Amino acid sequence: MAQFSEDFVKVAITLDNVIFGFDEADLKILLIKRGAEPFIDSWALPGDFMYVNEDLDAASERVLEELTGLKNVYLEQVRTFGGVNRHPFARVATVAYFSLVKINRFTLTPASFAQKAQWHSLSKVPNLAFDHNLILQTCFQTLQQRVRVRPIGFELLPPKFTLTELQHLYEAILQPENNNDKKSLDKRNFRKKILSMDFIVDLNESQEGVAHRPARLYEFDKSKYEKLVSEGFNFEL
Amino acid sequence: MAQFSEDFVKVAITLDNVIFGFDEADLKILLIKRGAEPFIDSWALPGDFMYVNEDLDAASERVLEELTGLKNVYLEQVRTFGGVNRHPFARVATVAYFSLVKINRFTLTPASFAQKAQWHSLSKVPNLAFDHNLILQTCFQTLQQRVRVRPIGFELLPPKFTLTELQHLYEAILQPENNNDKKSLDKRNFRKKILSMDFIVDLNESQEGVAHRPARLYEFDKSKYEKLVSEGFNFEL
DNA sequence: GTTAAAAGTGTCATTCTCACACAAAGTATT
DNA sequence: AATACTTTGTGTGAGAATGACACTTTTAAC
Repeated sequence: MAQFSEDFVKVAITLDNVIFGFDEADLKILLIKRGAEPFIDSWALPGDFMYVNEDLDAASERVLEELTGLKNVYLEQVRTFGGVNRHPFARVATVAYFSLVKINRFTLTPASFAQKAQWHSLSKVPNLAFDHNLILQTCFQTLQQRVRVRPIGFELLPPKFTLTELQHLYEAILQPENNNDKKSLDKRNFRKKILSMDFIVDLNESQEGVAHRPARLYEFDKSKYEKLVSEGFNFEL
Repeated sequence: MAQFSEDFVKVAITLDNVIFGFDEADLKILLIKRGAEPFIDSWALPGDFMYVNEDLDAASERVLEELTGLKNVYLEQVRTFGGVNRHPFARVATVAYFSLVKINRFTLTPASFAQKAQWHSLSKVPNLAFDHNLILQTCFQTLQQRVRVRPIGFELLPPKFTLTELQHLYEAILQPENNNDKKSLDKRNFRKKILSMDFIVDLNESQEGVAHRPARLYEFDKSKYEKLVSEGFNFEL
């Protein structure tokens, strides 16, 4: 084992952020078009080098804010990719995060990003720079696991949502390859389960401007949820 | 976003390894006594700097092999700790892994480690160097989650084991603070569940040298498990 | 007022979960 | 050889959770 001295290697650390959004039954991620070598003009996950005086998590928040203007967003570290040749110019390890944003709550006008940024449906992601397709796949699998066991789906929806929207969200995350013949979740059973959770509260309001029977609106009550957790409750599906 | 050039920071990357072993109803981890500053003479997680031409995972395997002589051990990356001041001398990010070893299958005679290495009961871990107590806690929580959902407990047991040993293992992992008044797992229900899994096979052999009714021995059949997984089976608890 | 579109609602059979106590098999002791 | 000791091994029943399944209601559009 190396002693602490100068005989170890220093490498660059970047972080890459898989930013998920949900838009009308479609799960999407935010990609940027690279403006520099290597992989210039390729699509890539938004990311950056970590600064000297910056925590890893803070760096990830910074990238997200520069790109979307959003703060206080759900953000979770997934895994570090440290293959020797994953960057063609130098040894660069990258820490992957995923984040969940409310896609309609902001517009992309990032002064700090010259590059194009664009939402891509998860089912139509192009070849990405570096090992970013692998990183994306890993992050998506982590999201699929998390969403069943933590109430984080709400981060992708507007504060007031309908149960149908919520169900479509879960279907998009859990069975992305649903080719209209595979079975999705059962509407009645899904609603039964969701409504049995006291922290999803009926707002006694209805949708407006839809050309059919308007749905009731609900919201996620985080403090009720946390109270239940402290009493031993465990979210599932 | 920084362009690729020399204006980003290079930092040192280490990895730390929480090595779990199971010994007579007691879950343990392997710690080393540091032989160098900082934190000289403190207990710490075994770890090392990553080499230039080495994948991150390979570095973790190397540390494990240098310390225990073991190869092909269960090893899983957990999370990267990148706080600014976690190392007093320089900016060092560390990638945490945990591994599961069969504690009685080897003895600690690591030529390459001058430092003392010693097993410590999880319930009696001292103050550790750096942020290693936090890393340990994070890795243990990850183990608790994984063990319920992947059949990795067997990595901690000898190839042939009794159902009672297996139950004690799960109790040690899932309810470490069991102060002989809290309830543990129900023996009959536990056995029913385990034996309903076809990949845990009865060897038609018995324990020898015990001063009471000898228990039947079982083994974990990995290929049967993988076949079931490919047919859609999902391990749980 | 008729149509179109999505919202909303209950039951039953099956499976899973969880609590619970005693006989059987072996070794050690006399 | 009998007895004590220790740990293994086994079944049932009540209650809860799961999963399949189809029709009526509400609203806007025409």
